[in-house]
Amino acid sequence: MRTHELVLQWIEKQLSDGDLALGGRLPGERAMAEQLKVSRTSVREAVRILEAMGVVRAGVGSGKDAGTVVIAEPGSALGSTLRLHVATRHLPVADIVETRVLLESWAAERAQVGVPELEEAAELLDRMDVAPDIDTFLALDARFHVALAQAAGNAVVSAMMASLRGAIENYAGELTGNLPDWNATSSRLRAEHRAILAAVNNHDGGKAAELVAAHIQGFYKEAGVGANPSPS
Amino acid sequence: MRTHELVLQWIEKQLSDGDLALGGRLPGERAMAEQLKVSRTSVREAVRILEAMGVVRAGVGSGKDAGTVVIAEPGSALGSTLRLHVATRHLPVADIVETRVLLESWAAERAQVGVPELEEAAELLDRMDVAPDIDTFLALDARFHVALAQAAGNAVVSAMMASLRGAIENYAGELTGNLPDWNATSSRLRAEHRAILAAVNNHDGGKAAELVAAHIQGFYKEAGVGANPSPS
DNA sequence: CTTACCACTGTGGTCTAACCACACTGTAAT
DNA sequence: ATTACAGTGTGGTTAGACCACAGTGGTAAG
Repeated sequence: MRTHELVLQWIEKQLSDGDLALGGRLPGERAMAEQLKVSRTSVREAVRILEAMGVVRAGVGSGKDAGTVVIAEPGSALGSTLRLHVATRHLPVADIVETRVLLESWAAERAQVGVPELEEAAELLDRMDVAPDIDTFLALDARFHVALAQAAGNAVVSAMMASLRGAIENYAGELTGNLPDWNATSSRLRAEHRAILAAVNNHDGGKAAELVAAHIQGFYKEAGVGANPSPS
Repeated sequence: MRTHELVLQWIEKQLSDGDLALGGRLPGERAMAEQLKVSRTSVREAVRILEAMGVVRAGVGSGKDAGTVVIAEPGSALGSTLRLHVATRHLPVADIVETRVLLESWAAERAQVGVPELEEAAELLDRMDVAPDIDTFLALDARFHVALAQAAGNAVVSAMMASLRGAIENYAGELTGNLPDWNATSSRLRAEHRAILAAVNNHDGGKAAELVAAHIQGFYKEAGVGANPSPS
């Protein structure tokens, strides 16, 4: 077993045993190295992996943002991993979109009415109406979909759904600017969002799921993703 | 931007541009360091991250297993990430199981009849009938479920499904040994497997999906996962 | 007493240079 | 022809140094 894996194992055990909790700080790299009788290099390699997994965040200096802190951001980590695999041509973009439709439909159907996430989703829709540019709009759009997914109460589904979107963010983003009429697209998307939210609040999960599926598929289809897997 | 992220970016570009394909070799660590004008340390940190993502595999010595080779194993990588987040208590085991049911039901419903994966699945069932011990049985069981998921033709769903199982493998494995009557459980599982496969081959996707959902939920329920989230 | 400055401390980030184990390759001795 | 072995290039690991950064606390100037 390689040295950095030993360090990983040790840290994972600390987490499993509860000796290290969310928001907690890992010992300094030099301290860990001495404690585990390994070099600082090996400790750092382990920390890098955990960072890539979204399990810790490393910060220099001193104060609250300093040191290596335990966080919980599986979404961005999974997204990076998927993005790399898309780059290797092993994961087709069409499969990413299809899976996103699957997860998000499921979440929409099971969204709990009255949870804070839905209120946040409604607020995000209002802000999207006055978004000054496309990037702002897309950022709010991402948060809306995540909030909707979170309303279903399954953290794994939420994380995966967010990661799927993130994995093809740039890919789809490039094509968004080439849409024939962004204002028209924006209006349609916003109307669809409100219809989805209305269906959820009306306890019509089935309809919400259908609308979400159509919404996502329509967007990617219009952007040309999936239909043209080799844009270069 | 940190140095190792620069290296990551460079490698990702090589992949995106097709200059580096699946099965291809990265330049040696020393060569990359010189080419990118960074230290070997930074190169190694980047390689570690890619390795954790299941994008590359590093091997010492010389010959076919040597060097850093581009692979495509998102399943194990995602599984490790999820396992760590389960350790931080951020991802409940119940959510993992629920998501697995979701993905696997979907896959069972859309499994293509006649693809090689289904033949492999059938063969795995025969081997499970004569499995000498629990570990062998569970290993074959895992491969059966993966093969079934692959028959649906969505690489992302297959990878995620495999990773979900892997994330709680040890967790569930500990409890498996404590089952009251393993022979009875084994017989039941094998019968359910054959019923699922029969439904798929009979073009009854709906029934296959139902059977898969019941199969998975039944197993974890019997093993005590989800009902007792704090086994320690 | 208040304020501004500044050395101090501990954090992660980076680099260099060396050595190791490993697995194959070519060559030389048998 | 076979065997033994030095050579080569790979990743794995280590030690030690220096950097930028951000708070802390003491100290000198006002």
